[in-house]
Amino acid sequence: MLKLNKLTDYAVILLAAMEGSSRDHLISVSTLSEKLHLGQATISKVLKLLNKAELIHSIRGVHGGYYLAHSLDDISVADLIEAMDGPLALTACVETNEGACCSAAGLCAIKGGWDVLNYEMIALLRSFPLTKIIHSPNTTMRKTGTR
Amino acid sequence: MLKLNKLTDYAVILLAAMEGSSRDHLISVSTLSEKLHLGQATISKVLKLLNKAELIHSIRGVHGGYYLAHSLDDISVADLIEAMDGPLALTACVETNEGACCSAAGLCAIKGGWDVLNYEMIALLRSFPLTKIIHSPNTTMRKTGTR
DNA sequence: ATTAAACCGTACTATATAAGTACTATATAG
DNA sequence: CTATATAGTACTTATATAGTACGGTTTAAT
Repeated sequence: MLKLNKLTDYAVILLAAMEGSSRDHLISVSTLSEKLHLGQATISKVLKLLNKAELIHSIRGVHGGYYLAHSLDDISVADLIEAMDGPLALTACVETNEGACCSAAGLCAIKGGWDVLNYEMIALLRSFPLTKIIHSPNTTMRKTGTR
Repeated sequence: MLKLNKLTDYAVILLAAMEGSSRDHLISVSTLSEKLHLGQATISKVLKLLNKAELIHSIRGVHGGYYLAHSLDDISVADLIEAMDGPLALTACVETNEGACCSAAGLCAIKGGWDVLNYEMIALLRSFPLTKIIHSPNTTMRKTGTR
């Protein structure tokens, strides 16, 4: 619980691997698959979602591929999770916003309370750019040779 | 994703219903079941977990029951989630702390980055007492007759 | 001692979600 | 026209959750 799903995890890795891409420097699924040793089908699935959310763009056809739509500094963890999983909501109540959400008689008045926490969580995730995850101090992407 | 599981949701409702209980004023599963219209087996499951985490205490025997071990003001959302779901960890990497956690070659260096976000999330959840959810301004527990 | 009420622990089943895969369609360069 | 790439959908499998059931233990009252 409160765990990110695996695809979201992959998404970060893929976006990191796409750093430096542009309309003139496309990256294809097969290239990413070779680089990262992940299945092409899985990568496709993730990129399609990222594309739909417009975090990346695609160009079809024989020399097609994907490229980043924004700098990784301009993409927040919230953006990413929403792209992969839909709206952020801690409880079903918060999500549906319906009156009679849980069967516990009358007590669903608690709903309002989750909203506050949910809001603060989202704020935190929105303030967290992907670069902060990818280029974190103790990470430095094997440039240091730690590998 | 990032969604609380249903049992955690129930736990909040149950703890709220247990407010005012003490060693001298025990509440039994059957009482809670009548009050909240939830199955006894389900309630039992939740209370057993809360008991194991020492958020509530139990007294066995014929006039036994449960009572709150702490004021709801002293229990944080983090405490609750940990009681119901185990340690808080956004990714499997953060959780296991193993080197070779994800199969993506070398890139698991990203792990370190999640740690930072994970830490801030936990801090937020720890700073959030249950009372803030249960007695939130727009909640007031049907005392207003909104029902 | 017996009985009944209550918690304890575990295990099982059904369902829902997630992960991974496969297949068909569409677009484009050469 | 063909090869290569993304797009979309659908299917299968695996895992996690939710709910339930059952046998055991503790304690108060008779």
